[in-house]
Amino acid sequence: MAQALAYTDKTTGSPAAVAAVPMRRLASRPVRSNGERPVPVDGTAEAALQQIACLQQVARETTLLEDGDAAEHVYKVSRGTLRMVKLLPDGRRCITRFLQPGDHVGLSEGETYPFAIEAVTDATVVRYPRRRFQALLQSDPRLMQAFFSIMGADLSATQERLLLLSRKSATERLASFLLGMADRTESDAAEDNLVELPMSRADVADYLGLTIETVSRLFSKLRAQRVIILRKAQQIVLLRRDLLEEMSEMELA
Amino acid sequence: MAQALAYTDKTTGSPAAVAAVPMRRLASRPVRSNGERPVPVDGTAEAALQQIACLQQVARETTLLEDGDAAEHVYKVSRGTLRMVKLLPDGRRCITRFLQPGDHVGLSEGETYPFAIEAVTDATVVRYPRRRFQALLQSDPRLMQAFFSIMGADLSATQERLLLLSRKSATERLASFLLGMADRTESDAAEDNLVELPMSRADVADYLGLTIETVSRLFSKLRAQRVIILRKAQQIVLLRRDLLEEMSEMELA
DNA sequence: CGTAACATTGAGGCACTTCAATGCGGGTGG
DNA sequence: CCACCCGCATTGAAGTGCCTCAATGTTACG
Repeated sequence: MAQALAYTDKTTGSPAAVAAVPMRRLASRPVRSNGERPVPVDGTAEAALQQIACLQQVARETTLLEDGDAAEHVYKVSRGTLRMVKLLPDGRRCITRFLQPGDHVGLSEGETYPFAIEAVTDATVVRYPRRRFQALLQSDPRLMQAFFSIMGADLSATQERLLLLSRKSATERLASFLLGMADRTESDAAEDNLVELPMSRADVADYLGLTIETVSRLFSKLRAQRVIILRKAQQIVLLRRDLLEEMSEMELA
Repeated sequence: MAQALAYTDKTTGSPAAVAAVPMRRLASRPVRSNGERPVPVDGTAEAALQQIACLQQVARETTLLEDGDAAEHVYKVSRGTLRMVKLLPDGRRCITRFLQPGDHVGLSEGETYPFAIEAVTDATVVRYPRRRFQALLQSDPRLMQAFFSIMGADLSATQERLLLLSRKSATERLASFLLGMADRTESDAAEDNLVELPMSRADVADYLGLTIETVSRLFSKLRAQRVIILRKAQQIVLLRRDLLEEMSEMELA
């Protein structure tokens, strides 16, 4: 029980897992560095999960896994930001989602991952062997239920993005994005309205289905309208959250 | 076991469920017409599911459930086509997905549905009380696993649509759509290349993030290029599937 | 056969893209 | 410590793909 089953915590306070894989440039395949462990006997599901967990560092702008890789692991982000990327043959890019601490990936896939995962910032992930992970889920309905809910939330969020990409204007998209980032930003400093964007304009553009130039122009426009302050390109102060909400066409329908 | 756990079959051969709700114009809330039933004792999960199932008819262009409704049921489509709809306050519409026989909806939601479900054609759905349904999943890991996989497939399909909506051109979208519909069309007649679209141009447009006029123009363009034949507005013969695949920019990446 | 809903086609406009140049910030080496 | 440089961001000008508005054609149905 404890803190509602370890998978929602944003800080990996006590990483019982070991064998942190050293950071590698362009590291792709996680190394299976921990051998077979005895099945836990203490009984709690969380402990069992930790038994099969393994910490892995992912350096900024390196690849955690590539599109088409065998889906051999489930990951949970514990630090940093990563991006889920899909490509068209000619190079057009779509960032399906950004992954932040507490987020999971690899729960739902079949034989191979249909996307790449790349680190936006230096990041740490908790890695679980997929087979073992699923076996644990099978053995504990509570755990299964918890991840069922996580996947449900992911699905809903993705559907919300369909609406954004299919029907919202560029301005609405950026407003939605900023509000979303603000929500996901824990209020660390007293300054509640400072949003630190870990990603580049290119990433924002590929996340919103726009071009770099359009995103940049929109930031400038919002600044001119006194809706935001661009402290630096990646440090945004939201002056008028109310206006952003109007602009985002939040679904009141 | 039988046929891999009833949830993938496209034809509801033996609807053990009863109490078909009479068709209603603009019927929205499903009526709880069957009282509490005793928990099944025969043991198999499929039978248990059937015990809590209830058939419901949904007339063409009526609403099965509305955005914001309490998420009290899980549904499986057994006949017909439905659409999952999200709206912006000003009326802009997004069709998140089309639901066809075998598809499920309501698995993943929280308290309320964040979308509406409307019937494109006359349809029949199997309805399960959500609480009971989840209890069954909890009690049977095999069943849980099966629906876990279903949700995973839904999620992957939705992510694929993100790519389509964010980065594909109008032509690529329509080509992808036609191929997708062709795949989902069971080869009933010998004519393998006839695709019967159950939905209007407006539905196609809202599914692809385009306007009716653009969709119509694209159909005409494909006809002019001898890629398809428009037997009727909703009966499309695919003459050159190879060209459609080229046009769709199928992810070979 | 008339009508209403849907689909098609055309003309013009605009939001976003593309192409191109300039600005800026952070790191490195002299 | 400063100059240089490289990558990213910004800004401008021109182009275009899709949308909007409008009219006509087609189908289904009474």
